[in-house]
Amino acid sequence: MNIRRPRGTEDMTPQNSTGWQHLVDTARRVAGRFGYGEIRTPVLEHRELFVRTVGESTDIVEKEMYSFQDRGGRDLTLRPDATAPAARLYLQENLFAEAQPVKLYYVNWPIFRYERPQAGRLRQHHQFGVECFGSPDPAVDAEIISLALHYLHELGLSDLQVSINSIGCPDCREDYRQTLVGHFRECEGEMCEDCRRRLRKNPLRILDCKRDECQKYLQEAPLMSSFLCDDCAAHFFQLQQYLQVLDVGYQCDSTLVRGLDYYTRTVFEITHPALGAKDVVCGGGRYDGLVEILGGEPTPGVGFGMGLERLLIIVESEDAELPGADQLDAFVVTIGDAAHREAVSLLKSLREGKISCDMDYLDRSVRAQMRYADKYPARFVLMLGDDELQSGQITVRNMQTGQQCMVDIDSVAEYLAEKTSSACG
RNA sequence: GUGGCUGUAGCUCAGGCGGUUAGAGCGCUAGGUUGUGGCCCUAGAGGUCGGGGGUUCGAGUCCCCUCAGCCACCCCA
Repeated sequence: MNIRRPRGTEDMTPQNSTGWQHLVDTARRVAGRFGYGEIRTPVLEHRELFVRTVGESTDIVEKEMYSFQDRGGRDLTLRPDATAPAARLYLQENLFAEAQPVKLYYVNWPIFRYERPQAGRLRQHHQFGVECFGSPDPAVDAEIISLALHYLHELGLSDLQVSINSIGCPDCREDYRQTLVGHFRECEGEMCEDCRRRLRKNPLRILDCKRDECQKYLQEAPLMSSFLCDDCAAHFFQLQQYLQVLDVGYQCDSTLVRGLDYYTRTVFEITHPALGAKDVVCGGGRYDGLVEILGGEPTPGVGFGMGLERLLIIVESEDAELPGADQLDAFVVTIGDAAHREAVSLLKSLREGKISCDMDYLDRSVRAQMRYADKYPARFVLMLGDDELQSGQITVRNMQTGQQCMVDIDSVAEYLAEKTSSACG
């Protein structure tokens, strides 16, 4: 085995695909219940899309993008973020001309970031997310957080922590940023290396530094909440009222800062203890300037992204119920060449009757075929040999009870259709 | 990008201080019943000991490099 999958990527096999399908199906159902419609965009986008929206100086753009030139000399990038492509779609597909607001969701979107893999962090991961364009109403922010929780609860999860914060609009955030830089500049020499770098690059990030040497300066640091302009403060206040109406338990975290440039006002995260250091399963917020950055009219927006691989870690840690492997309705065991030929046509009619079925293709003994059927697992085994070919009646064995009976070959599809539908309830 | 730990069969792992043809359990295949699964019994297949280089009479074992996995930092879902 020479060629292996690239670092930080995962394969999916039939053994774990049913769990994944459950996550995806549930996401579609819940998003639909909230009035969101599904979108899809290419995995490839122009590099410029992310440079302009996510931000030139962010880690994502600076060192985590899979970018290359195609044969026509275009600078393309494997999407490292889903919100920017969604905004691009909103503009390009003229969704601004439809009835507003426009509520969109996506599931199973591959996202690429060139990072060092660790627990819950991959170079290719997959996201479920929603985006609502066109309304500044804090009730939408609340709805989106509530949607995420509905989804997580529907998967049977608990032990989730919702954290929210407001990072203000560009105006009040800039005031705050300058004050913060002024505050930390005095003690810059005492702070850790990372924070000295953050001071130049993204001062708000200093607030969630965990190093002891920085803690005392953090205590004295001014808080964003006292810098919010009247409109932003009112928006944040109303968001919290709506969350209470929706029975969403949350905590305000003034150190919560999202790393992407397009965020305004509301930012939030949902975390779970099973995830280790990378404990965020869902992150999102408001991006009122995003569409305008891409050349559209000023358009408010809110959304979140949820990491499906991380979600699966949580689901497994909580032993939440996942559907088991799909059963096969019928396995046809054949004895002899004539039966083998007859089985091929029997499968055809069973499948036309919506019965899932299979047969032996390795010329195996009856015993080996039975073992194979058992492992599938198959609900029924149909025994087809010389006796059955002569009588026109096939032996039907219920693999759970071990009971057998004879059924006319011509009517076995209907017989199984009835048996298997009642078995599933 | 930085640091720590780990790579032996498909999977989980044994292999004293370097010493002959590298083992177990599970899984897989076949048989035990020439037409009947699960449990049990028997047998078999499957390994360039992650890869490359070095030390040595001799390397799965020691050294270096590299790749990969896990974990943490940075940062993010």
